[in-house]
Amino acid sequence: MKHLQTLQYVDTIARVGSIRKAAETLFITSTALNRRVLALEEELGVPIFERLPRGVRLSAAGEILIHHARMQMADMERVQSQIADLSGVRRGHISIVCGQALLAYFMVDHVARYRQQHPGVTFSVSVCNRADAISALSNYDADLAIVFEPVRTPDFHPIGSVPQAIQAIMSAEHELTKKSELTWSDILSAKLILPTRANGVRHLLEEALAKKGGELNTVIESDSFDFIRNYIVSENCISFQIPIGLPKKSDKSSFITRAIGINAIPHGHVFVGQMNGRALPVAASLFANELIKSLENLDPRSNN
Amino acid sequence: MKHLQTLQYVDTIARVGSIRKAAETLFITSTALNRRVLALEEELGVPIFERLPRGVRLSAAGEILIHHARMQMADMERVQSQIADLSGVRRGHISIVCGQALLAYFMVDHVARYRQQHPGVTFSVSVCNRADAISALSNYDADLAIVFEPVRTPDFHPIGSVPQAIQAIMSAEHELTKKSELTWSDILSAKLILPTRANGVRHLLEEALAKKGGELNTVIESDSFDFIRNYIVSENCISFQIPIGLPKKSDKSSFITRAIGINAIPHGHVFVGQMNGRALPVAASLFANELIKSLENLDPRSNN
DNA sequence: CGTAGCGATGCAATAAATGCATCGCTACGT
DNA sequence: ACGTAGCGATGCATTTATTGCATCGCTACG
Repeated sequence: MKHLQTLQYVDTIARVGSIRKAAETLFITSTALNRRVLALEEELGVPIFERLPRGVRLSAAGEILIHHARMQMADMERVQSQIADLSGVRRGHISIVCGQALLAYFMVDHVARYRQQHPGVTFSVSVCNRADAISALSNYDADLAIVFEPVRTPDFHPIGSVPQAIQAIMSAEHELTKKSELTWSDILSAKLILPTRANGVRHLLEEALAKKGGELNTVIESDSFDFIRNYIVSENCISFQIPIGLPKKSDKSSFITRAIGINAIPHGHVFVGQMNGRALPVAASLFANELIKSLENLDPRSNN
Repeated sequence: MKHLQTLQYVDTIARVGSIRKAAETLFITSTALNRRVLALEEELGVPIFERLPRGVRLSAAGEILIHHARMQMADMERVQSQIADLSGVRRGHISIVCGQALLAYFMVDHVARYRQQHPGVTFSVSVCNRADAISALSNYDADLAIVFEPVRTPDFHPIGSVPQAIQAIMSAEHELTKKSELTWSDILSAKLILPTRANGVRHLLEEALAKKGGELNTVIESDSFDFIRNYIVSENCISFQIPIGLPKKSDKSSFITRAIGINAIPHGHVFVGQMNGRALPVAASLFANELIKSLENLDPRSNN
């Protein structure tokens, strides 16, 4: 949209921190971009950016403006999507951030299903931790966030959730496979490979630790579930994952899952959420509804 | 603001219903304005206006757009006011709609007092009935509405209120001045001059009538309280008003007020409200706070 | 102490918006 | 029934705004 171009420019400058660099990514000359900034500052009567030797940084006024600008741009997208919806076509773009566990199977399924019904809708799906997911919503970088045990902030507005019990995963040779359900002392006694602290599963585990005491025998920490999954067949240790993040029964070849007693580690929840107070574009809103409906029908014990 | 000019233009066209007429009020040629519309429609891919033989009317897409446009413009005003507030100066414009009763003394006082503290803030104060007040909020024509017994809609967000007992007013010669408090049968027996049905006082009176029965002896109906106030000295009839709408004790020369039994007519409430979900400019927000503080300190019986 | 990277600015080139005159259309009044 | 007034659309010339180039002054970095 033409009339938002300047705001778009300002947004880019704020993100990259320099007018010249921003000009490159926007495919215009730095002169033109600089002049836009100066004109806007003239209009507002105050500088939007502080000039630093190596670039620019938002001033206090700029912070206020940029928040408005991002809101305006997101709202215009919503307007365009609503207008497009009037003419029957469902078009638009949905930007999603979600935790690693949710991305691999759950999001793949749902995005594919939605795209089958609405080929005009494009997606961007990014993986990130719980804290970054919320800030992506606040910056209007993402329309929806799907996370396990989200950070509680006023900016995050949950619109659907499903409880998820943490499960232990291990190789078929591990001695704990003999038990059908693991206790807290089983966990304490085992060698563990855990996701990093930004992860929701890890968070729940740390909470249980604080409450129940003991010491975790954490031999490896990794932010890649792929690494974890492949590693447990190489060394005799166990890790944890939520059911929604595990492949379906049929292809579960390389490792074994075991339930964990509800007394050992409490259930967590997967949340679908958006930024508080924001009106989503038509496509994103519909997609969110379908996600939630799917979550509601999801029995946590059905895909163990 | 430059980048909102086209939206401002579209808003004006939508209001006056014709590109040429709008062009006159905007002091530009119809050509330029027409071209803006065409360019915007080109961008959106759909017509914003339906072309009629005598002008234009918003299309369905236009309705969506205009709502967005008004929101954007109001929000930009808020941003500007917040930015101005950063440099210490309190500037801006506050647009208020309120009922006739509230305008004459209450609003005069408060606007004057606020302007004394903040000379940089300008006001527009319009009188209108309760229903129009709410729609003015919805259209972003007004920042605040102060009304007696407002219409209940989701768009109206009350942010403060004070109970107000309806009082009877009459000339000093009226026989009901002998009583210190009027009953329902006193009211039924008297000749009445009433405000029109759009008025909140009248609304409360009609409610009481529906509940208690009887027949009002309405000899004159007028939407002007000036007319009513002057008329009651000419013919021997009574009317009604809320305390907040009456002059202070000292200058109350031409007519007499009498309380009405709480059993006869229940108390109503004066509300200060804004549009639901909208962020007000700094000045408007502060003014609203002062209004509310003043309402809270207002004892309904103190200025009888 | 030179150099590289930054934002600001004068001046010319380019692109965009505007204004005028005019077209075709429809409803309204006579 | 028909002229007319009012409307939006459009081609063309003009004015205005935007952009690009070259260059300045500045500061941190090596």
